[in-house]
Amino acid sequence: MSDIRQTKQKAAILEYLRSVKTHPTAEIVYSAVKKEMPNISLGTVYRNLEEFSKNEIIGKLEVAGRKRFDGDISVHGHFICEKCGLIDDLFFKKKIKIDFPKKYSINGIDLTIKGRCKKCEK
Amino acid sequence: MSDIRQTKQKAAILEYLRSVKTHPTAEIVYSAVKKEMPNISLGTVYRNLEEFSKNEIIGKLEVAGRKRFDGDISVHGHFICEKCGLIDDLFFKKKIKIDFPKKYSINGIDLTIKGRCKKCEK
DNA sequence: ATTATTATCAGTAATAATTACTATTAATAA
DNA sequence: TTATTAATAGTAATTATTACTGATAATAAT
Repeated sequence: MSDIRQTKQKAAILEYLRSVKTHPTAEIVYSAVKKEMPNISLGTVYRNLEEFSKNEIIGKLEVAGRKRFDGDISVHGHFICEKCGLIDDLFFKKKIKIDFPKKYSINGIDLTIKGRCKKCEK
Repeated sequence: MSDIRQTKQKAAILEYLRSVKTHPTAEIVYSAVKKEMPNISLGTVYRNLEEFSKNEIIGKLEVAGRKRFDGDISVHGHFICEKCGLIDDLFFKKKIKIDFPKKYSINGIDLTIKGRCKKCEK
């Protein structure tokens, strides 16, 4: 009845994304999965990453005009180095309280901090 | 000595962006400014918006694969409706405290909340 | 003012990222 | 097994953005 099918491609994409702590682009996921599955198509990777993120199985962020994907959907923010592009996860010890307006139904919060990493700070 | 020049194009772009509370794309800014300045070029709009945001004269956000610009650089977050694309400013009454790692030098914080607006909530 | 310098511009071409298309394949149902 | 059709590989098309180039105009120098 569930017209969604399990495929080797989907499994491989998810497995790779969950195996890394980075935030790869579709292109990077493609290159990595291609090693095990040489004729997977880039379109397949794009389609499934988009589908996964729509279903909240993975996270998605947009940095410098590129979409990036995150295998970790636990609540966390990101640090982005504006110079070298480094992306790092930010886990917060204390809960952050936000007094957002009641008129919206919230689905997710995305907290991104921009700056310089140690290496790029001068 | 300052090799940056004041131009009518720059002034018009800034003036438009500061006159609206929306978060227009470069394309939208272009269309608007074009009304007063019919042969301004799209490239000029892109170049200057990018330059302004680099110099922190305006804000920039990335939503659904598009860059959007914000004439308001006061500290605030954004709500984005995942269905209709509405972008709304979020001003917080209480200061938000974040315990981010010391290893980074912070330049800016971007807080985006995703969900459904009243109209799109079913 | 007039002229010189060159940042910026308009217009267009090129690139990069992503999405759409289509015949084929393979996951699930019958 | 066989039938059904979602998903795929491969490729073409689209969209957003950036790069290029000769002309223009903002500022500096005379």
